[in-house]
This record gives sequence, structure tokens and C-alpha cells, in this order.
Amino acid sequence: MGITKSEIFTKEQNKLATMLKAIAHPARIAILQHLIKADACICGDLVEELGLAQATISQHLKELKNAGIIQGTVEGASVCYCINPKVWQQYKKELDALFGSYKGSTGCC
Amino acid sequence: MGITKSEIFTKEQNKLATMLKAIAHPARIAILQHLIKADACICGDLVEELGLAQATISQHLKELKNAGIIQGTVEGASVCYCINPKVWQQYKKELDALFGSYKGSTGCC
DNA sequence: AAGTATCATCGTAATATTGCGATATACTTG
DNA sequence: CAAGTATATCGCAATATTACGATGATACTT
Repeated sequence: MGITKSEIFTKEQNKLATMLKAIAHPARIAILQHLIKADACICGDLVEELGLAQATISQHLKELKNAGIIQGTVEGASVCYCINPKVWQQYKKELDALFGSYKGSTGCC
Repeated sequence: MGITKSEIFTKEQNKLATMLKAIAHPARIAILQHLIKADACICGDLVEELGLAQATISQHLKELKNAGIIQGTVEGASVCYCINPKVWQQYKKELDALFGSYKGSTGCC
């Protein structure tokens, strides 16, 4: 009834799903792309850049931070965000593994 | 208000998010992995394999089919599903582009 | 200390997702 | 054609997500 039955899946499957869910939102993709382009930026920049309310941006940043894919450092009154290189590479690796595991086939179609 | 403001994002960002959302669920990852391993299979196989109700599996299959990542062919009374190689490669390419666009940096951390 | 800027959290409303039983549809077999 | 098999769809209940205003917390400035 509306709750994902995570106990019937493997740890890997649940982890991958959580990972993908973290970046499966246009706002969060936009945030990541902006972080890549600008190297780093503060929350206020993203509010201006994306045109969403500050509370909304903060919430998305929190989810990305929970996923580990970004990290924030307090810098005076503001918080500077940037990509977490290690986690980024790990994401890349795991997605490569998933998408690389399919070698094509005749299937049934 | 609970509705994603897709109009403020680019077509690419929305497309990527939709793509990722399609596979951002452990059941759908499990389905894809089974399809990769078995080359092809019918809905009933997945019901047994995953331990979810038939209606639930059918719904997940529908979402994967909507995303274009799998395709089904009617085979008598049953429907045979398999990976769509073209779309699979496209997904792979777009994710490589996203994850390859980050070349590391000092960030701010 | 008071004021300002920046960000996080709370609470809420709207909407979306998840899972399933029941039922409908389509094909096969006797 | 009737009965069986396989899948899709409907309708519902439970839960999750999205967005935002209001408010709280923190740190810098004067």
C-alpha cells in the first residue's frame, strides 16, 4: 500500500535505486550542472539561477547532500557547495557497471 | 503545491530526469537485471522471480516500456519482454555525458 | 547589542508513486 | 464455444515527493 518493499530486493538494487532517485529530478540535475560549470557556488546563487524558492532549493540541496554527491562548507554567513569527487566517481562506476552489463542480444523482438 | 515546475528547466534536464526516474526503483532495476541475464522473459517469470503481485509487476513493466527502455512482443497468450538495445545505448550515452562533464576540481571544500 | 544577510527547518497543500485485489481483455486448447 | 492461461487496467489506500511561506538559527556588520 504505497510503500516500496525494499526488503525483497538486494542491497545493491536498493542502493542503486536510491542513488538514481537522488538525481532523478530536473532541479537537482540543474543544480549539479551548475556546480560542475561554476566549480562551486552558494545556495543564493542557485535560487537566482533556477527561479525556485529558497526553501525549495535548500530542500533539494539537502537531498543531494544526503546522497553524498555534494558537500557544503560553511563560509561565513553562507554555505559553499561543490561536487564530492569521490562519490561522483563511485556513481559513475556503478552506472557504468549497470549499463555495461548488457551486451546486446537477439532478445525476443 | 506538489507539482514539479518542469517549465523552468531545459528540455534536456527534464528528459534526463524522466529517464533516471524510470530506473530509480529497486523493482525496475531488478527487472532490468533479470532481462539482461535471461535475455528475455515473460511477465509471469518476473512475478515468480521478484515476489510482487502480478498487477504490480505489470505496472512497472508499463513504466519501463513508457521510458522506451524495454519492449514487449505478444507471443500467443503471453508477452515477451526484452531490453531495447537502441534506447539502452542512448541512456548509456547520456549518462556518460552527464558524469563525464565533471572533470574534478578544487571546489571549495 | 542591534541589524542584516544567508541558509535550514517546520508546517502545509497539492500531487505523484507504490502495491494490491478485483476485474477485464486476449489468446490457446479441448 | 467453454475453460484455462497470461497480461493489462481500474480503483483504492497508504505513503512519498514537491513547492512554498513562515519562522528559526547562525554569522557577519555596524
